[in-house]
Amino acid sequence: MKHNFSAKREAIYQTLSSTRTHPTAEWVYQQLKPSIPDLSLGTVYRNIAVLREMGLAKSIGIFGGQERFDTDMSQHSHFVCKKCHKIIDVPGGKKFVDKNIYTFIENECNADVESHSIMFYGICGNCKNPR
Amino acid sequence: MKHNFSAKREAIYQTLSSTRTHPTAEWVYQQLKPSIPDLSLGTVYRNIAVLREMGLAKSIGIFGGQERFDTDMSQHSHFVCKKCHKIIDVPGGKKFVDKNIYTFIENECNADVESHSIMFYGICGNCKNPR
DNA sequence: CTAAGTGCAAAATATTTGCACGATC
DNA sequence: GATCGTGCAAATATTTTGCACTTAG
Repeated sequence: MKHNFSAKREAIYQTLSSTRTHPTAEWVYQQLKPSIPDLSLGTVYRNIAVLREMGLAKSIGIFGGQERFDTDMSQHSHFVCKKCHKIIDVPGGKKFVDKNIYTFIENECNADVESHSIMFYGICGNCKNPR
Repeated sequence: MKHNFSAKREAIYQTLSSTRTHPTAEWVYQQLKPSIPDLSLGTVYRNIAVLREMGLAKSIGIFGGQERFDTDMSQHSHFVCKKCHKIIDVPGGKKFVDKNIYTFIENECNADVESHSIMFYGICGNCKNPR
């Protein structure tokens, strides 16, 4: 798709959306550094912030001290491994939470509810059976 | 309840569980500092870590750069204000996610699923109507 | 005596930001 | 030439940790 982004923003978006591992800013930087030697980590952070403002990326949360991002903006949930912090997509999620609950919370808390996320926690296959 | 904790650990646990604001370590420290002048922030962090290991507290996540804790270990969800990062308890949550989904994810991902959390995001009443 | 708890300050870490420069339109 | 994008490095901010000392048992 066409974005009319700067070359670096385009590369950052492409790298971010090229994987389902929900990368960190550092990971994106490491991926691109070889092919874009004058890339700086600050630029990666700044562009991810821009992508989020544009609705092209979102933060999944901070795990193991590093923020994880996702460009898959469709409705889905995540499983996070407590040991290695691997994040796996979980299909669905929409069916789990009825939007009526938004109204319930809005009435209870006098707040505007805009979104929700469901996180599952546990131990991933690799960490269960280390080799 | 009786814990046989050190005086400081006891105070930290009491302070943490005295509120439903899901405090930060810094907040707990500020609360206790006047009455326990020789308390140090490191001790607060270390004791919250111990409480978590003991299953008496848990982390809700990092919002606005600071980790938020909760001693209410019962099944419930949270609403987080995107602006001020106020966190409000949302009753229920159990009914939203069928435990069968754990099995589904375990089969799909070859992982052990131990828990889940549901977060709601939006703007709280105060931030909606600033005065 | 031993182990647990702690103050203090330094360290570690991730992220943000100020500034100057270069590119784009 | 005004705005946007960027490298670089310094600054921020939170959390962790090493060390020495104290306390409880």
